Amino acid sequence: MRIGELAKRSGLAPSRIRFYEKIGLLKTVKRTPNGYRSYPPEALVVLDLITTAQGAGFSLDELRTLLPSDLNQWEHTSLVETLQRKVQDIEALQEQLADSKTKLLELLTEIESKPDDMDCATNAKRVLSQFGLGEPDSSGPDDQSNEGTAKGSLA
Amino acid sequence: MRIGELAKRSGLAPSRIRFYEKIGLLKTVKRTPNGYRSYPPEALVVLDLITTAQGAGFSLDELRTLLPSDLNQWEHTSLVETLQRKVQDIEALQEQLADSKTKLLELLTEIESKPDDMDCATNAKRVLSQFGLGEPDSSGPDDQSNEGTAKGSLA
DNA sequence: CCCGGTATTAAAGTTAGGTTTAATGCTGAC
DNA sequence: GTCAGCATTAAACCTAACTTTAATACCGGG
Repeated sequence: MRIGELAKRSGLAPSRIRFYEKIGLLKTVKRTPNGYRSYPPEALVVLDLITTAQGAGFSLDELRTLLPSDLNQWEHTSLVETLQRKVQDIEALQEQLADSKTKLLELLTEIESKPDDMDCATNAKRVLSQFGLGEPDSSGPDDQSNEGTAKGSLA
Repeated sequence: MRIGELAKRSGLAPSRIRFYEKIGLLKTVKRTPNGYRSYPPEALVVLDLITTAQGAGFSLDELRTLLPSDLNQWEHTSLVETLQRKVQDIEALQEQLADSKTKLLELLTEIESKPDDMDCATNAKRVLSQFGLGEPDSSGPDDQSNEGTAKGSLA
């Protein structure tokens, strides 16, 4: 199968398939005498696997170290460990999302419960004073650069 | 307050604070005669608000259109609408995360239930055939480039 | 007067995950 | 033999959210 067909069948752009090959994620690529890429039908499964796993939160980097390039060569234990770690990651994100949601909902009720006779400015102060302050946290040692980096980007 | 102190008190790097100003997110900045930035104590609240909101899934772009630069000038209705939309976004992500987690857990039990007398290759095939295939989906019209773009990056 | 610490700026670099472009080549149908 | 359509490559570009770098300025103490 050439790249055009693989692209159509997998739903991915050819550029994306070439890109995956370039970063070492696809190693099952042969060449025809004229230089065209030639894929076995397996490639379709691999691409599906990649996009599905990506949707489940795996980075391409993780996938590269995870996929043994021969689908029949998985290493049982490390694979299982990785999957379990990923489940834990997901659980952490679920907690974080739940927290965010709670905060937003609190904020909403707080805003909407504004007495009709209160002006916006005062209400704003009331709402803000309830919002921003969780843990004071700022009296610890001074690591100001490397603190908030491991965020899940939710937008 | 100068930028160094604001940085220490907010826990953000000075470069980040300058960056926020550059992209129009911080407008409450005056200058001392020598050119140094000078912040009112309010700035601390704004920065806390920004990082918290960011953690809740707001992009800086959204925040820029949301923050009226004078904290006492919020527009009630549009603010409430935005917050509600964001709650919906979070709920969608929660669903997606739950799905991913279910899939991973299914995959794990599937892998671990491998009969001890089955070789890895066969097991791999058994597992894969259960995994990758959800909806066939590929027979529709040909929009192969712009389909899967609205992902929450969970890694 | 000089030094260390803090400040300023513009511009370039970073990471992830690709897409776009430009120049070029092969292939099959007419 | 020529033209459309699919293929190739390297390199440049893209977004988000910052950081790093380089060159320069100011400020207080000894």
